[in-house]
Amino acid sequence: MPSRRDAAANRLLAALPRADRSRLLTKMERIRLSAGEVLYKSGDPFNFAYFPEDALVSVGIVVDGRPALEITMIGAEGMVAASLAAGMATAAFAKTVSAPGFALRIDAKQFQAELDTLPALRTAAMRFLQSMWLQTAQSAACHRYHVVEARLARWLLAHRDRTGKKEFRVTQEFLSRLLGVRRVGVTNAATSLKQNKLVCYSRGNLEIINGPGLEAVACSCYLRNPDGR
Amino acid sequence: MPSRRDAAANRLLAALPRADRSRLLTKMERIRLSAGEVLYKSGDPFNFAYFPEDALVSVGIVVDGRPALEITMIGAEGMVAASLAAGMATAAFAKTVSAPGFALRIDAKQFQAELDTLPALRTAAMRFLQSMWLQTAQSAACHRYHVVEARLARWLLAHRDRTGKKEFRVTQEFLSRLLGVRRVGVTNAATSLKQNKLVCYSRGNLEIINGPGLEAVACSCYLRNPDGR
DNA sequence: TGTAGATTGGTCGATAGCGAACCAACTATT
DNA sequence: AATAGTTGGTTCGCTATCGACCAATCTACA
Repeated sequence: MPSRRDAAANRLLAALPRADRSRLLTKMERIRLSAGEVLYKSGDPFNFAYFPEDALVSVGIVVDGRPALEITMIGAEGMVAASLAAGMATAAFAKTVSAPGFALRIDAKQFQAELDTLPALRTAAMRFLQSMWLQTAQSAACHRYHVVEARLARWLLAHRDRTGKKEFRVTQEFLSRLLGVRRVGVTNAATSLKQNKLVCYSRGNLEIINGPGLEAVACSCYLRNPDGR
Repeated sequence: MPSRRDAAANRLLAALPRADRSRLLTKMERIRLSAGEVLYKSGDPFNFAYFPEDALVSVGIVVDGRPALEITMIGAEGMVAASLAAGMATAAFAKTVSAPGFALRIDAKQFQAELDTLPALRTAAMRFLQSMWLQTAQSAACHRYHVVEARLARWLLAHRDRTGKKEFRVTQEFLSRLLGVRRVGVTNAATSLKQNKLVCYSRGNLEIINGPGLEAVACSCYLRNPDGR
């Protein structure tokens, strides 16, 4: 059972009326999400809704059998399986853990029942759904217009903002899949960032050493991205 | 006042319980939307919700001052300003009429009031919001992976499916903005389609003369696109 | 009828990214 | 200490698209 102190680690839950939150928490359990863990593949039925605390989940779309292209992230500001509020029974996208950490989860059926009883929860879920749409649209434009280096910088900053850590583990291979480019493309972009002393990078250990500098390299999408900051 | 016969031209409205639909129709007016008309710019407050009958609306995102990049379309299967159901007061995206025709519209404040009274309407709006998210994600992947010719073919087919007409007016300039490429890029793609006898194209008048052939050229996104067919 | 504007068509070099390799360096395990 | 697997770096030629031009053609209206 989650302790009272941690009840607000997830900001979507924290914004609910206290009574609603308490009620929900009694039906939730805290679990650890490990990096790379797949919560849902496209088409999977929703069995749980997840509310990340310090974990970060990547939402990706699979096209033409390619690896999942990231369209948005879900951190402590949101929830996984918000589409339940729009009547979806199955996951449309792949949900993969990109930063390990804790999350609260609740059975999907119970969550649906609560949606009917708690208007504030329904509103919050719908707002977050809308927010993911906005971010996905931004991603669409980003994929269309911006070069790999700028997109990589944006991703690193977004990841930092949502996890609160400027140091994390990611391989170039992993990044290349999220960004939808070759691994070599990430290598080149990362090398450039490294040479400009914006990041420190070695064998999966990455550290942002010049945040403002990285922001200057990142595309405008970073600043427009509404959540996680 | 819309006649009874036309009450079901918009499929989102048609799927509502008869009583709800009748109630809504008394508060709506039918208007003609002309090609190129801008219903909303990004940031505009929602003053009306629109339910296209045979008109088609393009939803686009503006980034870096470029022309709006299309992220999804709204035809008779949906509505403009569905985000009102998620508590948004202003338009996040640009909404431009891409095929002229009729639509029903209702004052935004009245619509919001009805959302509270009619659960079926709220559900329908939320489902459609979800649907636009899916389509936007598909667009993101499409913009990332697919070449101009395939994307153009996809757009033409989607336009045909939603308007029910295989002949329409669009300039290359207009298409280039929606697709986020140079006009010359559209010229080349269109010339290729023309040479392969898939379309007939001359100074803004376009006709699809080989639908199946066009589908073969279009990217997989066409078949995955859930609405409008 | 003529002219201005809209629309389409084509050229140029430059660049970002692709796909397929291959090798080097590091890490973990036994 | 040997070895296998992971990760990062480099190279090759090739293609799609870019950006900035200018030219040709059609159309609508003065």
